[in-house]
Amino acid sequence: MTAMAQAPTAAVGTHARHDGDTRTARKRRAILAAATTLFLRDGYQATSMDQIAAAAAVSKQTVYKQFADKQSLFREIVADTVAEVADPVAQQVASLRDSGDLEADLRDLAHGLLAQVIQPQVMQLRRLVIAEAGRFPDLGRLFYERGPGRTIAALATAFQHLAARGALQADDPQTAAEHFNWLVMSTPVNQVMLCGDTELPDRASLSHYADAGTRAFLAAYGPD
Amino acid sequence: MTAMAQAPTAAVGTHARHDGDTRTARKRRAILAAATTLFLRDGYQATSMDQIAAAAAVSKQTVYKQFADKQSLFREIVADTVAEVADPVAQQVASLRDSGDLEADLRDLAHGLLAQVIQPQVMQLRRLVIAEAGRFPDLGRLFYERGPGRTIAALATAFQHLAARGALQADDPQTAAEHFNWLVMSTPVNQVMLCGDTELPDRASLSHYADAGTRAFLAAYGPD
Amino acid sequence: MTAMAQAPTAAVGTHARHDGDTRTARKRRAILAAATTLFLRDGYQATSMDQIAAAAAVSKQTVYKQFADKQSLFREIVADTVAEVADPVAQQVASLRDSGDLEADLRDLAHGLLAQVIQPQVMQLRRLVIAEAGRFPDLGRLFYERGPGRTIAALATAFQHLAARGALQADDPQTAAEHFNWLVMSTPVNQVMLCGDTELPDRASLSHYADAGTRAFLAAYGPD
Amino acid sequence: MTAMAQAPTAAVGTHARHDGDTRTARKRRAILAAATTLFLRDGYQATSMDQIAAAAAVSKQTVYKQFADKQSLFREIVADTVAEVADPVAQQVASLRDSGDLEADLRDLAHGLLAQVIQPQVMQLRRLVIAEAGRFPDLGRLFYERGPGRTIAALATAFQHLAARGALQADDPQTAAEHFNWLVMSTPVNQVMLCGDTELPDRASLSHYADAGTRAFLAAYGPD
DNA sequence: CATGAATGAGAATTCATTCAT
DNA sequence: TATGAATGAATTCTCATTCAT
Repeated sequence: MTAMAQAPTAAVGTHARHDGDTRTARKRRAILAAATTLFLRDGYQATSMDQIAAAAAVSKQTVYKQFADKQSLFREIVADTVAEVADPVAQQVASLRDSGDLEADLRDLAHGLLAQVIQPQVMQLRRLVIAEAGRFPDLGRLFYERGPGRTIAALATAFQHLAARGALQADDPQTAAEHFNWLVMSTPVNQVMLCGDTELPDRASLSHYADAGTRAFLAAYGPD
Repeated sequence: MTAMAQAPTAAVGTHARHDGDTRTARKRRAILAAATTLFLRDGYQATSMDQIAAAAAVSKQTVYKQFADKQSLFREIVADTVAEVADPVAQQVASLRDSGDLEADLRDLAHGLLAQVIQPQVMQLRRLVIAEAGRFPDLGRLFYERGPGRTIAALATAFQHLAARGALQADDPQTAAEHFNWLVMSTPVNQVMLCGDTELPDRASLSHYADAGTRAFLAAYGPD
Repeated sequence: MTAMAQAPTAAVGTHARHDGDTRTARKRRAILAAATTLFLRDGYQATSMDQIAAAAAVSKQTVYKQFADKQSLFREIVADTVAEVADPVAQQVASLRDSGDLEADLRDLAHGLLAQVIQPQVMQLRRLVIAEAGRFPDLGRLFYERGPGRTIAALATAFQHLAARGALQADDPQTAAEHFNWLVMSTPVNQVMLCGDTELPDRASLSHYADAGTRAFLAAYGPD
Repeated sequence: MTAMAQAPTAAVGTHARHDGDTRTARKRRAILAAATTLFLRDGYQATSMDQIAAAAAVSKQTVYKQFADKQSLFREIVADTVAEVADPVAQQVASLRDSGDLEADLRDLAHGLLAQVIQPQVMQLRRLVIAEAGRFPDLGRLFYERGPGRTIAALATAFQHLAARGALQADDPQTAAEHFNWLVMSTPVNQVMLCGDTELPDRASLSHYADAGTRAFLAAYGPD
């Protein structure tokens, strides 16, 4: 799933471990994949270890050999998925370049961020983490730090540079970053969170939210 | 518990109902109160009918006499609680008056709204609804419509009037309302949702979010 | 089981709780009886809650309503059984009277004690407690204190009186009591403990052990 | 673990067995050692074949190659351990020599016997055998015969010789032997059996039990 | 021959719901 | 009408034993 580099194991003599892809490792990945799907779809409590084993085409024993218990499996899955979905978002922000047309740049960034965050996978993860924040408080924090927290921090850095250059008026880049982020995201994200995946906002709506958010942001924080 | 004293209700000829406050109605309210507390605290799945009956000091059969099943009880509770917490918020917006100092008025409104929304009860309800949005999609929609939806609609109406008077520049009052709402709320609400009730934002933070949100809103939507 | 006095509940009005013998209490006793039999026969681990519920003709729920978990049930059973079997033994020692023929008195006491201790119920309890001394150290101590410990303490008191009267030579009554107790009991008890209930010593053997133990005790601790 | 280095056994033409100490035999011993530790510590039921295999650093299949099933392994271990701990005890008795000071000789013997029997290993074995006497009656008998039974038989023989020489008054050497054995052992052994390994009697107590037991024995069975 | 996976069952415990008293 | 018991299944987790690689 995560583009895992196949390290060319030097001078493999015999019929040994095929490139580190043991049967065991394959089964482990199957379990993780199945559990990820189920946990994201049905939640922690509504997903049983039996279901996971069945979906992974693996015996329950194998699941318990690989993961001490349901909580461990859940933690690993959430941590993995957070990393998987948060990294591209952070990269998106990092890729912000000053092309001369700040509005166009920010609008593109808004579109890109929103498109990534609104993905069903990300929304489901967000829902899952919120639902289990009571039982797994650390996972909530993890999600926040690696997700919105990181995005906002990266935005703040970018805005600080832009402000230094006079392209933005942002005395408080952290607040400006929060405002940009939520101006663009809040409406569609809250709709999905509360109204379920049945009514995903269409492409046009998303475009509108990104545009309107960018426009309001620049009206508030733009130069002069 | 076993031998529950039948309080001799003073001077009543027959054993009839007083002011519609039958024993039945009282028990029903006790059940609703107990279940509300438990559902909000522990979630839907982690709350058992046994716990509810015990907390309401009522037999399980009585619970099932009043509510067809766990889902019905849950629905009623969420609907009731949504109404209970959403009404004051809507009233807060409706109470927006033009005192001449628009910034002060909006800042007060922002403070008031945020104070109400950030209440633990409201946050727990929000978490609960998000967690169960898969199993009870209608409840999510209900929460959205009666909660943020209504707030934003009321804000839109108010902003339209202000715009008509030239106090605001809001061609699209709906979008302006969304932006005001989320500029003020998003950061603290998301923090609480994800980081749990352990790290509730303090009064100063809330004040800051309300102020900064209002300021950014006026910078974007204020007159000329 | 334990001769429970039926307190004549004063002035029972209606068709109420029949002498405190509720259905609930009856079921509880059925569970305790069934569990006692099974635990004593098969041990703690080899007895399942399902078996207990079935043997008590009761649902598993009822078992768990009455006893928090398997350990609680086990503890209660062991404590009850210890009391039930230890009390008569202690009384036996307390009933030692000086009839003028000390040897006959001690021999009678030895017979009586051995007869009680060698009962299958007592032996099974002893085996059970030894087997689970690792998991339930407090139960081992309980058995010792209420069982052999109490017997020996009572013997020590009796021997002290006899020594004061010159009927015995016992500078150290505690040690004398231990010696009397184990001279009589050790051989048959250890045989049963180790060789199982299949080969219970017959009446003649028991008589021999009691006689020989008494004789040796008097040879060591008798007057002149 | 996975890639276990095959130690190049120095200068061996073929890959044959050295001195009957095959890899197989070594593994077998590792299994026995690990299982002995675990069975003695945790009991039969609480010890799993997985644990045994892991502790022996061997695959489960290897365990099942060497031992038909869990019961066979248990039997072999108990039999081995009985032999191991019983032999020195029997030798101790056999080493009883008449030095002229019978009391000193018997006291030394009592000390030695008690010291061996009270060893944690022996006590744990005894507990294990008692706990499983229901499931493995033959092991109980084995323990009795090779343990206390043999000790007592050896004592009886010795006492018979002493009696023939007038050093003891023992018409019934078997009974005298039982009495000596249990006068010395019973109190500490029962304490350990019931009160667990937490409260092992200290050296002084053991010394006291050996001395007092010997004294009482000689008072009963000594000459004239 | 040895490793990991599979099997198939059984443990303790809990649950929502329904009878019977 | 309200109480405790019953039902019947589900959940997490473990076990002894056996294939397949």
